[in-house]
Amino acid sequence: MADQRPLGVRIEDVARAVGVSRATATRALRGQGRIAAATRERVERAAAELGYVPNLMATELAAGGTGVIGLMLRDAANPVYGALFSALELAAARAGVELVTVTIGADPGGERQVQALRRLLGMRVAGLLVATGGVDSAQLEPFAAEVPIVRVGRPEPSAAIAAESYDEEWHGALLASRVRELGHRRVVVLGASAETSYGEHRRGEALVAALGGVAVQRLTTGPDPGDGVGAALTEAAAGATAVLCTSDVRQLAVLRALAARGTGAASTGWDGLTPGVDLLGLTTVRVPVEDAAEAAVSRLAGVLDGEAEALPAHRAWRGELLTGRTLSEVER
Amino acid sequence: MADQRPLGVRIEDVARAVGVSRATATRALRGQGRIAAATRERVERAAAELGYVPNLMATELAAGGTGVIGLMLRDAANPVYGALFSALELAAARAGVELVTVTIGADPGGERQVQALRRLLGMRVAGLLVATGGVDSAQLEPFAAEVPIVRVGRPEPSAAIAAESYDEEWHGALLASRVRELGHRRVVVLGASAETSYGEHRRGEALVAALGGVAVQRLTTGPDPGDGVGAALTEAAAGATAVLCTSDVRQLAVLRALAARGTGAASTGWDGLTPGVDLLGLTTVRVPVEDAAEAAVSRLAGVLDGEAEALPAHRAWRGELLTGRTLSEVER
DNA sequence: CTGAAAGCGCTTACAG
DNA sequence: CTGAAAGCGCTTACAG
Repeated sequence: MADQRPLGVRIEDVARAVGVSRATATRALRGQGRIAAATRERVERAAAELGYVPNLMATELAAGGTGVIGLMLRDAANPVYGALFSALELAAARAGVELVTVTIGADPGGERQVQALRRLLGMRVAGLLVATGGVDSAQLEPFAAEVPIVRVGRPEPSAAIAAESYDEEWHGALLASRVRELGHRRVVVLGASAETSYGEHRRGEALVAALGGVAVQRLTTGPDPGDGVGAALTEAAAGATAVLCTSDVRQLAVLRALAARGTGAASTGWDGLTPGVDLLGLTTVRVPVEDAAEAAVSRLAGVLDGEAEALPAHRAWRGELLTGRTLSEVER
Repeated sequence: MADQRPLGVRIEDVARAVGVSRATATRALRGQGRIAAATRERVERAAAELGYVPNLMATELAAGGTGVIGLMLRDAANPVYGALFSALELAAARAGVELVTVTIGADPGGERQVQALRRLLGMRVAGLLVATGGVDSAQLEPFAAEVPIVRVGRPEPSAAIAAESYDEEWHGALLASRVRELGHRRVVVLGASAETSYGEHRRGEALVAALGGVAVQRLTTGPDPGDGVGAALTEAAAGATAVLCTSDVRQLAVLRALAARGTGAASTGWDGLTPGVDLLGLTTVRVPVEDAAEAAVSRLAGVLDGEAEALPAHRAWRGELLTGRTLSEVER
């Protein structure tokens, strides 16, 4: 039977119930140090009976640190972050480490980002996973010497901070060659400005760089997926045969507008994580979230286990092209 | 300039740098109690210069509790949980409370669930949001007297625990009347068994109950969205005109199988949270995650602010029917 | 307005 | 194998 106020039970109460000291109760419960089997059993039973839940703040303060890894995440409603979150969680479970997550949604001022960072650092996490662009290198760097930090799923400009991201140059080349192969010679690249989303910006750059021989009209817009769709379609009406988007949600917005206007144009996306991507027939790149997540967690786990790290600071993972009907051959 | 090891800086260091006591430094930094403006400024400056990040474990231990709300979440890769997570995060930001999240993915043994629960309780969170069915009432109840607990997005059998969920009876009726209206007289309801997913099970029940006058073949299966799809289509081939699914991902699996076989059959889903739900033309129910999230957070915030609660323990929110081309009129 | 002291709940050498 | 004591870093009455 659990006590009426289980969270009020202290180790002292457990110890007293058994007639031992706090130190002994601690040893029994943590299974560390020499302890008589009989004593351990009695303590364990008492703890269970009293519904003892150790106060983690006290435990970790006394023990001098957490074994937990902190994760800073961005809006999970976005399938990209949802999938990444999930993959990180899975990787952490496999590696046997616990994850504590703090999310920051849309936050223009950046105020909440800093708050989240301080909360995690304040918890003295053993490692930090940063899966948002909202907090930049300069904010992270001062702590890099203290706690291992890995940026995941996004590029990291600073060499002082490790990163497991995606090989967007490769992905851009994948998409570009498909575009060219299908005969497109004039396209519009629809993406975000560097300030809005550095990740999307870089994708746009990669795409443009890989599109040699194709006339490119570049459109950079705000964060809303619908931004710039009108302008893109105007371009399409003026002769561009495809609208290349730097994220799947942007492509969905394009498809939506296309459907509304009853006009046709080819399009591509970037992510490949939307649940019905196959049914929607999206041509896109499936970004390797699982690889990046696994790599990031095991990198951190390695550091925590005290293994020497001989890894390059930044690694980029390669996904694959998904070919769907949204990008079809150009009619001549 | 930040120190080389900012996380090693204690309030004592800050206090010494300024030449005041720890108590004064605390007051200056927390802005509580009477303090000279000049002193406060000097302390604040020193803290910034030293890169002081308060040790939250010590802070909260000394202060006797957190102001943080804990969230237990299930796999965020599922758009349903991703959307709920995001809505909770938004609601928390609005209410000015911080959220700390612990996720449990697929966990057959339930071991990680318990661990996650203990971690959150061990952190002495001020309130607990439970957005997973993985931890049951019996596990929660012992703590309900100690910390306010709200289950969100899922039904809660125990009256001792508050819940903000969805009015699935209403949703079932919405779908059923649409099904009937379009002339379907023989359908299959494809969902999960009670053990696999209590939520989906309940949806199935609600649907069947609302389908009076329609011949229903009920298929309950495992957790994998693809489970039972084959059997459902066999039913369809045998004369059922629609496959009603208790989640959108299940419906996607049905659509996929249908496309693969080149056969046709109507279908419905349940969630309405998949990003391209409109483009996919899904007929489904858009579940009111935002309402439930908002209600759950403000209920907790209310308790934390010490407001008397005159709310019913369980509330259910109503979403709306999304009509798409996946459910069409029956040809005669 | 400020400081000395006690205490939050737990852990960990150090003796025994 | 077990206990007394010191300490983790911070806060909060209590005096002044």
